[in-house]
Amino acid sequence: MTTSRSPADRPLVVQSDRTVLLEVDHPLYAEVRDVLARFAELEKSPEYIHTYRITALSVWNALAAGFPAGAVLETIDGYSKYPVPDSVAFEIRSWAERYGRLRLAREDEGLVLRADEASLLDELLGEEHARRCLGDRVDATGVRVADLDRGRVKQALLTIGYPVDDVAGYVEGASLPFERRETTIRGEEFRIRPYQQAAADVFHAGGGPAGGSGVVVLPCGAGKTIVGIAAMEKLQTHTLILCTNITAMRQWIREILDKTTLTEEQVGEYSGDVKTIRPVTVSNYQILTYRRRKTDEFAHFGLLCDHPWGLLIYDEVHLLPAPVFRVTAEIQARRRLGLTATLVREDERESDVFTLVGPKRYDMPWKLLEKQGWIATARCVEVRVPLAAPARGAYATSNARDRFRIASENDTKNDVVSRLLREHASDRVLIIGQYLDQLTRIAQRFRIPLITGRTKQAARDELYEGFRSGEIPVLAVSKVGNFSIDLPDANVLIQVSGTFGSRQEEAQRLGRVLRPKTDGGPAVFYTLVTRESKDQDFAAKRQLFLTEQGYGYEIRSESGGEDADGAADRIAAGVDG
DNA sequence: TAGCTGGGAA
DNA sequence: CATCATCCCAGCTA
Repeated sequence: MTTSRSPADRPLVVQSDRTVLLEVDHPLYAEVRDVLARFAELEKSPEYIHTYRITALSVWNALAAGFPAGAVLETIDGYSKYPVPDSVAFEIRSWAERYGRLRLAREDEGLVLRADEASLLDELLGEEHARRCLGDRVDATGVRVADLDRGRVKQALLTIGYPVDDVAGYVEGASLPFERRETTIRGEEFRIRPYQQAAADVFHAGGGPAGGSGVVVLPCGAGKTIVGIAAMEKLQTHTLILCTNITAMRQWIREILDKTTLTEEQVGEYSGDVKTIRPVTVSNYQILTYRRRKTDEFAHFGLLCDHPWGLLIYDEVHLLPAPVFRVTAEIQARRRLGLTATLVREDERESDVFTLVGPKRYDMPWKLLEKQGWIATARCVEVRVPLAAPARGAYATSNARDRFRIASENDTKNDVVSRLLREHASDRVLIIGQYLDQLTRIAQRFRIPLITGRTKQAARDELYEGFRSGEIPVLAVSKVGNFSIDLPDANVLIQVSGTFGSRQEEAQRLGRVLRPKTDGGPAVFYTLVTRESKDQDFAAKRQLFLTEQGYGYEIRSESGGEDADGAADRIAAGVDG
């Protein structure tokens, strides 16, 4: 945690506003980056100095994942050039102390929220927002909580700065005995990876009675499904798994049947197509939030409530929609496991994941998995291009909203695509983008197949198969590429545009090339950006999560001019030399 | 009964 | 800061 370097030689500056500056060129950079990621969030990443922010939530998540406040303080102190401002150390300590001052436990009559001091409870009851969901006071330090308010209480108290240690336990679901297979149905040896087992263990135990709820954060391609299966195996109980789409649902079902002794009669799908409820049921978020009219009740709410589930698994928990939070607030007595690659949301609901699904129990730096060979080595390259001349006039006279689109769809990017395709003629290349017009232009110009949301599943399967076999070396995909987990693996990905500043989308897309390569070669992720434009501003924001994980973006500048055999392309695309 | 299309939601 | 995904369901056709 500490370093023998003299203070002036250290890489951090801790500022009194709780931001932390890290020197990128410093020899200790990688070491410090990996430890900072445990309790701070990367906010800005210009070339030489990265800015992290320590927040209450980031500290509480660190505590829940077994990284104590003392370690936070030692870390920033040990790597800091200057003494850590007293106010910062004080604030971190006081956040950490608050974690655990409130406990929610089951006492003989029901749920009781207990404060470590009567005065704290007085203070809470003075807050209108909190008092509304609290019941009668039982004594100086305890107040009753209705079972149905268990989630709301935790939300309300978190918003006034007090995370609740929920040790009220869970209802035991109906029992479901099964085992993991040593050899899968497909005949492959199935060995759970050490980090997958560790994640399931820590979710299950969770530092004592608090175990049984929380979030596991692992990169795309690291096998989160297996973590879910391992958690199920530990609990041996009826389980409901919620996914974002049908492909993911089918994948869960396949994996469960393949890797456990559970049979088809025990595993059901609950979707628009089929509605079978079985001891293990795989469903999706949208069916839960469906109602006939806006004023109606949720039509499928009963799926959650009327069955003795002992475990709920939230796949892609960062995408959990608001109504599912509301439902989740009411089922706090069931064990809950959230799975995600990026525990970041661009809205303000990170605290809802923390209170309602649970704190982060386990994560693993992407670079560490890379080092251990579980995911492929990847280079990230940001290619900056000037705006195509014909678009400059429109850009100059447009408002901020239109500028983003003009810069995103910049035709100069297509010339870069042309060069990259030639450079990677022997590779498996995916081109991914946000705008259908732009993708259509690219697909036509280079005569490559394009998959969008309107492409039927049968046609997708056919194209995926062609890509998998190598018959189709280059494939263009729209936002479908963000979600479809059946999209075959590539080793080169070219991103031509993206959602305005979505960190999680960038991470998801890099995930497309992270499956380890048979030749052990590195993958490349290109992101094409219009220089000095809205596009570039948003690109910087998009990259924060991956930068936090240690992916450095090489910056490459291209003029957009074409060489000889690109001339025809240029004419076709109407780009001025 | 299956398969397609379009509206609505978030 | 707006597009394009997703899914569900109803209604139509054959």
